[in-house]
Amino acid sequence: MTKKVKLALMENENSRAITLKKRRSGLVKKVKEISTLCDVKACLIMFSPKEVEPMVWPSAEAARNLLKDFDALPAFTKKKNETSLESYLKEKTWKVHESLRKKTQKENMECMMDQLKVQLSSFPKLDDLDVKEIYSLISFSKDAIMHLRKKVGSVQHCPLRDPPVYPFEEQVKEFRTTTGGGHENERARKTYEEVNMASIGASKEKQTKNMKNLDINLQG
Amino acid sequence: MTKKVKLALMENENSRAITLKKRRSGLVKKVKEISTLCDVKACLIMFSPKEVEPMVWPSAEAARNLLKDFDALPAFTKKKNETSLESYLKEKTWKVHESLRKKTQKENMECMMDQLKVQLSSFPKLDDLDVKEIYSLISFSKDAIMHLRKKVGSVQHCPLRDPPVYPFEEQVKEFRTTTGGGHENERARKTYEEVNMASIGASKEKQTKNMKNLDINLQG
DNA sequence: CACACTATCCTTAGAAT
DNA sequence: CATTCTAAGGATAGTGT
Repeated sequence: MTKKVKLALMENENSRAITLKKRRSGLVKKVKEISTLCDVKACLIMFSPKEVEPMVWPSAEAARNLLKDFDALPAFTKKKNETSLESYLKEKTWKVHESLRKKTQKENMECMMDQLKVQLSSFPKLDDLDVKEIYSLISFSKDAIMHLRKKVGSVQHCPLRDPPVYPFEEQVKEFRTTTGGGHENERARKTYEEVNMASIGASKEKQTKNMKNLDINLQG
Repeated sequence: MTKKVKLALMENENSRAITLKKRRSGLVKKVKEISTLCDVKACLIMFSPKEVEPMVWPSAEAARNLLKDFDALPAFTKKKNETSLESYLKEKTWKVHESLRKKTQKENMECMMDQLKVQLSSFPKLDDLDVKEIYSLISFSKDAIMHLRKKVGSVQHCPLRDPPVYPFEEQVKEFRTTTGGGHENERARKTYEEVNMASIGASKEKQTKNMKNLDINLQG
């Protein structure tokens, strides 16, 4: 087979586009991996001048935050860690539409929820969804529900046990300690009478690696 | 040799640090490659909370510029003041479908999962999230798990009862009937063996309206 | 156009230095 | 720590469907 690609711009635009797609997915995968494996926050921004598909992983918001953190560092630290390739992107001019629109967290959330629903609407296409993603989703649900508990202000809840541990879980915990101050408590008093959520329990045992049984019980 | 690394936080901090270094260099290498091969502008930001080892490739300024470009793109979805939830969702559904032309379902799903995780990272901001959205999410999880059951091919599961009915639920059902087809595939086995999920069960009774107890149990 | 396949090349965990 | 080594696993260019 013909392998061994030269490290230069691929002349054939067709194969170039294909390579871009393939490698980009591989890159994102690797960024995910290093994030979970090594407990780091990372983001990847990638633009194609052909305007095929610009992307920011995991989100523009995350990228902004990371950049902000970086800017907050002492000058010498930045200098030490910046690459000498400062001019890498400078020479190429980049036309930009100045229609920056700040997205609020809520808007983002709602948008994603909507997309989730759309995904659900075309359910058969979920075949390729990784099991781990489901776990992440469940974990997210759990956290969201815990948050809601505080809003409802109820106190008779069973303790929420951790769902099966997956890389994302750890990362989220990390994020939360750094990002989330303690705003939850102040709003805890708010009552929510629309729903009577009384008990939400989740348990995790030793099977964090070989989760043999994942039992989700919705019962009343 | 000992290979096969779990996709989880590496417990051993020493090897974790080593892995971080190795993989990060490999990552940067790949970003360089894709940049030259495919003529794309890319940047990689990576922070390690523990060590003072922030990294921005190729430079913070490049990252800022790329981010600005991304923000200039048409926004995800605009929130509109809709009187009817139905039309609200339909509108968004249309827009989402428009934006999904190029992406596969899986890619999109993974992207949303990533963003969900990011949202979760700034947890306090979830205050405004509607309770119904949470229920939608739980419902989605349930459906996803049911779907996974089929992939796993197990038959010893308890029947899945419907989660608490909420407006959105009905709507989703509608979506599903209109869109849904139903084809399982062969990739199931691969995924199954990857994570060893043996049993997923859930049950529901008659309390679809007054959900006094919503019990989510993740046990092994 | 999105996938499936696969021979080949690349990355990397672990250990030794 | 930084290097080197090496087997094993992973990524992917080219191709076919």
